[in-house]
Amino acid sequence: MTKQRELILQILTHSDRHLTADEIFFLSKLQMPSIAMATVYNNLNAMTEAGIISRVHVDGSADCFDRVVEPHDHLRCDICGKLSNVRIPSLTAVLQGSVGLEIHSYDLTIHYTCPECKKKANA
Amino acid sequence: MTKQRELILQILTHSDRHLTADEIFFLSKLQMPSIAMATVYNNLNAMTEAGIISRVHVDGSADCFDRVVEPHDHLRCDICGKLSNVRIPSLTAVLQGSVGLEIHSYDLTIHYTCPECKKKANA
DNA sequence: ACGTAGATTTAGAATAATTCTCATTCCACG
DNA sequence: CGTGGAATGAGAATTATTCTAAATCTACGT
Repeated sequence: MTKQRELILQILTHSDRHLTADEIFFLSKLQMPSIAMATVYNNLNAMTEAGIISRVHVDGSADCFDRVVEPHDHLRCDICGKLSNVRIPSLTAVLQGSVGLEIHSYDLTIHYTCPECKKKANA
Repeated sequence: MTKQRELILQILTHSDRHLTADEIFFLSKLQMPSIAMATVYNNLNAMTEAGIISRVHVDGSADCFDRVVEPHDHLRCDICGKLSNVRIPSLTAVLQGSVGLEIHSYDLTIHYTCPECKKKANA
């Protein structure tokens, strides 16, 4: 566990949002000006591989990284683009049944309008 | 409907696989050597916008495009990377219930091992 | 502590996918 | 015909990410 990796992990842990590699790079640089983009990617990839964090693809912009606590799905607001986590219980079993073959995992992103945007739209 | 768009749509319609922009460009070029990459993207984006085709994100490689017939989900083989379509009926209702808020749509990719790869693995 | 091997970092170049720019061409309509 | 707006073509530009190679750090055995 290098200082760089520790810093990146800390940034992810303390963030309340999903961060892009670029944002993580910027935030790292504040505390460790010598850090390189390649290091950020190296560590993000290594930690993703190790299952400590997860990489989330976001349509129309850069991938985001997220501290993994447990398997979860994503909710994406179609208005403001904000991403949040949600847990849909026992979906694996449902999919398993539908597909018929043994499934390894799945990625699910649900598109909706978040409460804030809905409120604004109604106002 | 320009000749270019017609050609691109035809290529997508007649393909039995999901194609990347690059593959579509290559196939178009065979029949219309003057076609430009930008035209391929312009048309793919316009048709995606219009809902005639859909763009599918594939982890670790370029996006694919797919003629849309009806809403569907994706199965991705973790061994060979092949993508296929699958329909999971009434999933919208299930998700709707779990999330509690009105959902617009969802993207689902299920990871599994396809029958061919499974057979090879067992052999 | 000390040296060393191997992993990690840095900086910047390289690559891949996609978008942008803008001059040119095409097409439909008066 | 001629004209204007939309689409195309060529290539430059941008964005996200990975690669490269030299420098540096780290953990380990002594």
